[in-house]
Amino acid sequence: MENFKEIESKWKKFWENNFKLYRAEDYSDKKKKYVLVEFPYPSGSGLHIGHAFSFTGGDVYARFKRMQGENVLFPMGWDAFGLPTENYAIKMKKKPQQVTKENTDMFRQQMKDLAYSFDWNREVNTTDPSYYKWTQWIFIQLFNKGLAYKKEMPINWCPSCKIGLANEEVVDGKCERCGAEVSRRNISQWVVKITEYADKLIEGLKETNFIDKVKQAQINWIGKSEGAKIRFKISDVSSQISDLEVFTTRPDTLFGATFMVIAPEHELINNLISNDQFLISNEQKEKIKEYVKSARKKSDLERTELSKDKTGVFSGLYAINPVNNKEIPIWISDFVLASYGTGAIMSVPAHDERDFAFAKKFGLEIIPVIKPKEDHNFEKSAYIDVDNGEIINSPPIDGMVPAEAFEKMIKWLEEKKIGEKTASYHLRDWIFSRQHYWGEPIPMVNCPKCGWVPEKESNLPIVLPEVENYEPTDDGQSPLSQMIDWVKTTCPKCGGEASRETDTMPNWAGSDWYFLRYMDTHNDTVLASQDLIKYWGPVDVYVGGDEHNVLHLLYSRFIYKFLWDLGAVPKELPEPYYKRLSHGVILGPDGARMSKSKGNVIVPETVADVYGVDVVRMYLMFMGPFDSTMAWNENTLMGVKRFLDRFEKKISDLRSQISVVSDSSKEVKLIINKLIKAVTGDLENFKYNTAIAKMMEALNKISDLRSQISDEEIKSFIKLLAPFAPYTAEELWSLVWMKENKKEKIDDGYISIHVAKWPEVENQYLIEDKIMMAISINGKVRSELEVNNELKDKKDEVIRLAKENEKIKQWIGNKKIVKEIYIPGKMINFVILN
RNA sequence: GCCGAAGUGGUGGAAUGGUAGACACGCACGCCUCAAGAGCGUGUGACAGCAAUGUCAUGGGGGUUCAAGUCCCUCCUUCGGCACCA
Repeated sequence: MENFKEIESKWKKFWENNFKLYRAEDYSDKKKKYVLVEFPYPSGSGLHIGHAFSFTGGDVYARFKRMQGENVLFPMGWDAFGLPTENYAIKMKKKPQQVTKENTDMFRQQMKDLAYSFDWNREVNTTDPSYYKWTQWIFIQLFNKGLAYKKEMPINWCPSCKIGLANEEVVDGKCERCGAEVSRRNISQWVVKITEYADKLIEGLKETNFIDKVKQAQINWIGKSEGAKIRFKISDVSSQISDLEVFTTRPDTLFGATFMVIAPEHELINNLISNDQFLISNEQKEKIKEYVKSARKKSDLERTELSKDKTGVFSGLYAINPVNNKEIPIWISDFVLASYGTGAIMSVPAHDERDFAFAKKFGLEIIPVIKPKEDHNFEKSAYIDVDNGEIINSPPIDGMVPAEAFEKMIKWLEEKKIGEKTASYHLRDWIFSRQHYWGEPIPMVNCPKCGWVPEKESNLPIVLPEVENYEPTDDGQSPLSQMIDWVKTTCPKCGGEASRETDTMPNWAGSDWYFLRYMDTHNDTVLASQDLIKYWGPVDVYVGGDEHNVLHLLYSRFIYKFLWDLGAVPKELPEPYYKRLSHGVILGPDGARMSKSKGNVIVPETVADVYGVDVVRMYLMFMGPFDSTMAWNENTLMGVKRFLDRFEKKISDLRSQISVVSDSSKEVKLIINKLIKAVTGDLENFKYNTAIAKMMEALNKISDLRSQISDEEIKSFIKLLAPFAPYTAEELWSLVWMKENKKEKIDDGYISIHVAKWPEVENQYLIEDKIMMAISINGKVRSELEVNNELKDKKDEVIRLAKENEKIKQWIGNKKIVKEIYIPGKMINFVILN
């Protein structure tokens, strides 16, 4: 029972000493295969079952490919910057550096215990200055290309973490990490223009082999809408501000625009309040001020939760609808987002629910411009089904379908130079500043004379200084700001007195490009050499969680595409990842997500301690399809354990048998060759659960044929097992080796099974002598027919035999056969008239 | 509301348009055992029948086909993501 522990420690030591076993070899002539699993955040609670699931999936594939003779790069590292470490360090009064060291040491050991075949020679750590030197270098390149800029902007502020959050980190108006409600706060932030790459990020997906749902998720997140910008004149005689620009996807409904709405943050409002050029009463100005103030106070959650109840205030201004010169009022409302489009819209209440609600509330005009297909009451609701209809009340375009009217209107706008075709995106620029200690320092210097200046590349890395107190400050300043000596520096440009940026980078920064560093881990002149990226790139398979299918993958692709434009990565490789595989989720035994508070957490180490590592690995792969959500079930695990025990016992028994046949029987060869074919195919497609099922089936079958099995077939079977159960396979492999070489112990001549050659199918053994075929009448199976294999392609002969079948005779009787269908080797179908 | 995934025995799940339920769990019976467990063996979709066998069955309804879990249309349900994006 305890036997497996001895075996595990024996082989763990052996593999450790044979350190080249899992080494990826630069520029090898073998076919390269880059298998990447998302590197973990090394938390204090150790490797959890989700990690084990994902890593095992990657490991099985890596081992499979290695045995197939490919040059496999299967690396591991640590995404170690981040809040939990910082918080834990504060609590335990330790340095985050120390906490990180402890955690990564623990993770590394756990991974070795679970027999993951990582190439530890290429380990990376995002918190290592020699690594984040290049993270900082990338930021400087972004700055130099005008893609990073500092901006005072309202950000999502988590009052509990005391940190600014990217839109992506706000979930339901709450902080993704701590769950506190997010409020708004104006802070000067570094912002990265990911929006400039929106189209490239959509286009580039064509170069990848991501599954559709990942592609779709990215496309949706970018959220491209095609439409037009239209400039409306403001009808105020003394106005110096001439135009109000809106974005609309429906320029074809311009005749139905009866009012305009601008966001409370719109720049026009400041002019409106502080400037006398507008003919607005002071009373009205006060109302506007009040509304803007109350809107600003609301959190995102409040703004959206109360979405049905529209609020707003009249600005006192009118715009002129260019198609009919009608004056239409300009309103201010927080249902219009400042951050999308131009922060201003033209409202067509007849055909938009929000505009309709607003019009109803404030008694504004509603003009239908699309003819409803059926009766529609425009007093009750907007008519939304506008894609197929007919334009009305719009003299020059009446009678057209909307698509045609759309083109016509754009042409007209462009001719008149009051608008043009354009696209708008849901994707926002990326807020890159974090007011925290445990992150990469942003390598920028603020000079009173020169403004923001990047550090000299020769000064990189800007090392995170060790501070006494790294708790976040209440005023939202980074803890680094208290390090007066560190902050004080000289301007890289003019040499004058200047101060450092004290914000740090977000978590994503280090994980954006880590896959590049694995290709050339120890390079100290560039982030990775072009030649090595050309050799190893792109990542062939990237295994990760659904939760990273949008953000991490998008940021990472963006940075890669930026590096591509920069010429830092090879021109031949426009995309970093070829295939993306999302692993599933393991739920607790109760079917709920694992959490400490529910007490349903399964720890891989604990289970491995009871049943053995191979059982855990194999069970994880057997639970179900690799990408599905499954609940932990100890009973099913026992089934896997039984299989491995039986396998081990059977092989050991055979080994101790004195006389073993020198050549397996045809029957055994058929079973094993079929198995090789099936398992190889399943592994290629990551169908681990069925691969294991087929091995179980094969073991059951050969159990009755033990006297017919030779070493050759046994060896093949052990090899098939090796990617899943590396310890068991190695142990059995060594037993066979000792027997073959007549030795009591393994010695230097022994070669690990994990670099042994993957078995090949011998087609001549796949042919069966007899085959069973189904005979059906009108599509319903009624009988079976055993025929010799040679008859397989002789349709007439098989059909003749089928007709002689007693049961079939009875079913057919005197009825007329109108059709005979023959599927070679599978079935015969007679179509008869009833 | 929008996007995506999925609905198959008591359970997890198998099925290039070609014998639905592989494999595993659970359950039942049997063997072994002083006994428990483990192990081994047999059976196990539902209904009818001693059985041979028959009928029904892959969320509901319709369709294509010699043949549909699989393809098409439609509806329902569950899960995941996005959401005042003009």
